[in-house]
Amino acid sequence: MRIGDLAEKSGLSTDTLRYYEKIGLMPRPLRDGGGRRVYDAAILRWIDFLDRLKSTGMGIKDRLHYADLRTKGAASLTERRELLEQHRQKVAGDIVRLTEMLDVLDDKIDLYRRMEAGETVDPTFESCARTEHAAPPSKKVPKDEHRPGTRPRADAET
Amino acid sequence: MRIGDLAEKSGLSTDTLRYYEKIGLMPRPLRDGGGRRVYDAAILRWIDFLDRLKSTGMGIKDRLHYADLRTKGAASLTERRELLEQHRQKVAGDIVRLTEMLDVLDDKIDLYRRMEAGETVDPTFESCARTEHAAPPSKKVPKDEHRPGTRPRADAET
DNA sequence: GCTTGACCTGGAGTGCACTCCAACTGGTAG
DNA sequence: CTACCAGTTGGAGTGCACTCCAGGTCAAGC
Repeated sequence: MRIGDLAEKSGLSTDTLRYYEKIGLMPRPLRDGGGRRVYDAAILRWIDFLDRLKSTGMGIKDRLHYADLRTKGAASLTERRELLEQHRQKVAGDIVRLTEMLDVLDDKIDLYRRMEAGETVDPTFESCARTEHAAPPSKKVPKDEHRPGTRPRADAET
Repeated sequence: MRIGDLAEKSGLSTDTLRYYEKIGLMPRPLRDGGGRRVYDAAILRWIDFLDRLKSTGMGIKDRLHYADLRTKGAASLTERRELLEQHRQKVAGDIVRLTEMLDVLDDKIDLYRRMEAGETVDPTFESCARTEHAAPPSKKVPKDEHRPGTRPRADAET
């Protein structure tokens, strides 16, 4: 398999494949008589895993570190496992954050929908306008200090 | 509240706050006699929401677009809602991807743990070494073509 | 033999999102 | 009065992760 085929199969560009090789994310492939890269299909599994690491927020440095450990073989098993465990924690945390955001968005979308329907939305003061030239609104609402642990409700200000 | 206080309360640096203002993510604040920025505490809610959008993967362009709509007031409600709904879909998709990755990682961590314990792990051929100078291994395993819908098992190659 | 197209290399350029810096000013404490 | 500190500006620099390009080589088809 040459670089063009691999690009097609992996979804990466030839430039990106060469770049990954240059920085050490991918092992240097064999070359044919003309000096062209020849790839084993097995590399696709590696590219796929790298891609998953990337798309779940692992930066290039850690991917490089992992790639480097991989070349060291069985001796690096523990270190690789630890790296993956760290990433696992990060991913788990991200899922929590995203799930919270889903709630925030749903609240806000709902609020907007109600406002679009002309419903009066309160007690949050509706102030989407810039405060720049406006006189500071004399707040009637005594400043909502919400109890700890309570997520602030969606507000129209944002 | 001056920029230093806001930096402390928001967790952003003064440089970042000024940068956000420059690109239009944050409204231009009032100034005191000496030309220094004076912020209303309400801005914290906006910064917090911006931060959430960012940390859930919304790029600066979309955040800018949203910020711009916000300055337009009630007229932009529908557009804002649509933008948030788009982001909601993205976030929901991300959660799915991350959750899948959690499984992949758990499988792999488990595999590594078993390998560390000296367990023979098969049928995946253990080839962490670079193939560069090695003769292509004569594969005994007939190439695992897994059924569609079946997630490939964790492999020792990566 | 010649053209075409895929490939090669090294290096420059891009976009995002800050981050840092120099040179200056304005308010306050000792 | 002076030192200090927080703030001001415009602009340069950084790190990531590619992406593009010029100028060249090589193998295969007509």
